[in-house]
Amino acid sequence: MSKQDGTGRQTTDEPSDDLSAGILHLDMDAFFASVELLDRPELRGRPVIVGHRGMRSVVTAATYEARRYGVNSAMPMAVALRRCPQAVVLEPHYEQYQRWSRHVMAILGDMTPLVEPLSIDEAFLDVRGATGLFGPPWAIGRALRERIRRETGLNASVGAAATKFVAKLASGRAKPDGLLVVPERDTLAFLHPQPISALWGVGAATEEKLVRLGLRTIGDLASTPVDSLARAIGDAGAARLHALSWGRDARAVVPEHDEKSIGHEMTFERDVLDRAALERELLRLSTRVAERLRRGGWVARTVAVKVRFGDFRTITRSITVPEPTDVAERIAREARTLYGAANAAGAGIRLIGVRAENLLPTGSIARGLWDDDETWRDAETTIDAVADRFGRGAVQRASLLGPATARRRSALSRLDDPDSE
DNA sequence: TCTGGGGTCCTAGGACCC
DNA sequence: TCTGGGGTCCTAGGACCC
Repeated sequence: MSKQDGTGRQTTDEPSDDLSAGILHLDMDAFFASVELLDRPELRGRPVIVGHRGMRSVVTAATYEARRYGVNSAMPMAVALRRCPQAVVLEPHYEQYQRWSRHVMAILGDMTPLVEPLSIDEAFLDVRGATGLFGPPWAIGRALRERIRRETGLNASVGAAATKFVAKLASGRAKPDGLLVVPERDTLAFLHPQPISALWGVGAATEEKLVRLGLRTIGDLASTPVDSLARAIGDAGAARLHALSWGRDARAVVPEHDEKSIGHEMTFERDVLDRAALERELLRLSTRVAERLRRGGWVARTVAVKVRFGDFRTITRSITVPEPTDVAERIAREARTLYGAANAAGAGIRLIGVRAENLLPTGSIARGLWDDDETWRDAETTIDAVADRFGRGAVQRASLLGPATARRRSALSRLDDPDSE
């Protein structure tokens, strides 16, 4: 393994020229806070927290100087300021973060088309096809770090390994402002001493269950039979964690992901009792959701509402509608109905949210089909009409996208076999 | 200490179908 | 006393990640 510090010096042994570590994970250091410091260089070296000043706000990002006082992301602002009263608190500027993020991602895209953004400030790269041009993974990681630093003034840390999971762990270990290569043959030696909480998908709840089984390190988990794990944390989680603990992670680097849902939510400064105010907020949130649906070319079949009461109890209610939609008023209407049923007693509300799920491409045949309330009154009429207009193949494709009601199925099966009548 | 906002994935039960 | 079984869809909740 080799680590390189911010000056480009090697801090341990020689850099590995091993080609086996072809998956890179690049993570910007304290990204939001670092972007803010670009405009406020006089604050460098001081504890800086990014976040709103509201009574119910949390820390969005913190510089390493602030982290030394025990300040972390997602921590309530009140707690953070108690731990570090001298911290400078800055309002977030998301447009700026987006802008710098696009710049960084473009730099990554110059190295290889196989870039998978994970969030605004991190990405995986598959550089196995780029080594002929740019050298071994460590050289690529160094070049990326240097170019990002030069063009943006921001620090990025890079991990390189044979798999996504190990690469991500390596970048975390390299922070801040470092590069760590884990050749494939060193994977288990790197992995097994680390705590189980380092595993992707192990949070507080899962960690407690695993500790109850007497497991503390990834090595402990690796030597535990999958069945025992499954009894504690479920089949899927057990299989995934066990595979990860042996360095097995077959997930490829995939540049494009379809969105699965689009939502917005709002926490009020004080609990809200006024029904009219809540309905206005539902309409505002629905409007933002609908705008993003249209911009992305989606229609949604499911509308979900999230409600958090004054005591923090949180519920969700959802409804799948026959006609997919990207219309704000339509989404808001479902949201109001769901909310009304969920809070009939009119309890005080801390947070309200609207989410669109079950997204379909707007351009699909489904759109014209399910937006038409008139014909949809009769499923068979609709299907016949679509078959007339677009042919039976179109109906088959549409049937994969739509709600699987008994009537539609029977109508479709009749269509499959015209002689059955 | 008192808990944001954007998401993804998994589980589990009931309805329904074959 | 005996209760089939597998697959899919829908809904609700929870864990997790950044």
